[in-house]
Amino acid sequence: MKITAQEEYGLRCLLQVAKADGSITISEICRNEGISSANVAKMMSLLRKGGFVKSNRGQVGGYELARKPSEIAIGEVLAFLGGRLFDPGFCSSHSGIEEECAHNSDCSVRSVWLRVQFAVDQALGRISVEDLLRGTEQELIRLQPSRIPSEGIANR
Amino acid sequence: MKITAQEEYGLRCLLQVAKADGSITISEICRNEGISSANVAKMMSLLRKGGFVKSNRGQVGGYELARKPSEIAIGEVLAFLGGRLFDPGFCSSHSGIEEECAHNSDCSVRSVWLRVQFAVDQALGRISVEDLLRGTEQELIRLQPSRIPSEGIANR
DNA sequence: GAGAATCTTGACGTTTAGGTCAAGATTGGC
DNA sequence: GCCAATCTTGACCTAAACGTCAAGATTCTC
Repeated sequence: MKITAQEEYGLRCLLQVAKADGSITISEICRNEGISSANVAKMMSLLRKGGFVKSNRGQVGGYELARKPSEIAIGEVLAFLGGRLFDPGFCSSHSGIEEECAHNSDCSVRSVWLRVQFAVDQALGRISVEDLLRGTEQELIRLQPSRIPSEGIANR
Repeated sequence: MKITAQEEYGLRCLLQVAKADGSITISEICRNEGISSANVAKMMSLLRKGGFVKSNRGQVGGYELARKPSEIAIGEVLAFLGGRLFDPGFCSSHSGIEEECAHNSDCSVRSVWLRVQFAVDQALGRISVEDLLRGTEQELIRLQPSRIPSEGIANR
């Protein structure tokens, strides 16, 4: 399980747009994030196709959010940029050399993925772009619903 | 975020070993799981290097668990097969075209990854191979996992 | 209308994950 | 000792993710 580059850089570019006063250009995002402008361009093109930002061409062009920050869920953005962990086609794309997966009817591994997917959905479900705009990292980590401990596993 | 093939197939192979009465060969796992024998061989080699199974060569060879099923944490297996979602080198490997990530001191995106990592750890931390051996998928999904004796759980 | 600043697109090269293959090493049975 | 069954290893091929590039389209300013 890995976080993809598209998720990381895409989310960072989106936050740059959210932070911007008015609109922001590719080269400004490039400077602020230290990502090559070609790569920023690719991310922005994706984010536009996902309906998260609007673009304007021309000399005073740039990008702005397509919706209010409070109405953009981080979970939705990540699902668009990197797909879901356990998506509907997962089992059929892991059938090995057979037509269908050997465990179609009952699968203990699938139960693991379902639990993980549920946990991730819970963790991301209520966070919006607005939430990430306010507050420092430390404040965000303490944000409801889940607590993130500095070390080990917390018991509630 | 995607579940890697190595995680899926590796876990399935490990469960085959756990299910087996005594030891099991590559070709048996291949038949049971519908995975090519070359690929099973690769997975088993990995699992052996990870210390989860022991191998025996020769005419009556095969694989068996290296530890008791109750002492093998699924989270540990998955971390070995696919790495952690947010590992210690994550930020430095996503610094774009700069030496260091532009957000080293305070990063709202990092807070997202920490939350997700914590949620996954919570969901997996206490499930063992033994848990997956008993029970159907439906039962496992509802499972309140049994505790794994103090190993393989807490990572930073 | 010309030129500058910007976004847009598709093609391309590189790196990593995924999977196969063949040759080798080890062990048990005869 | 020889053969068969098994695991082991490194090389190799393919597919997907990642990143770059160049040419084009659009819009503003003058």
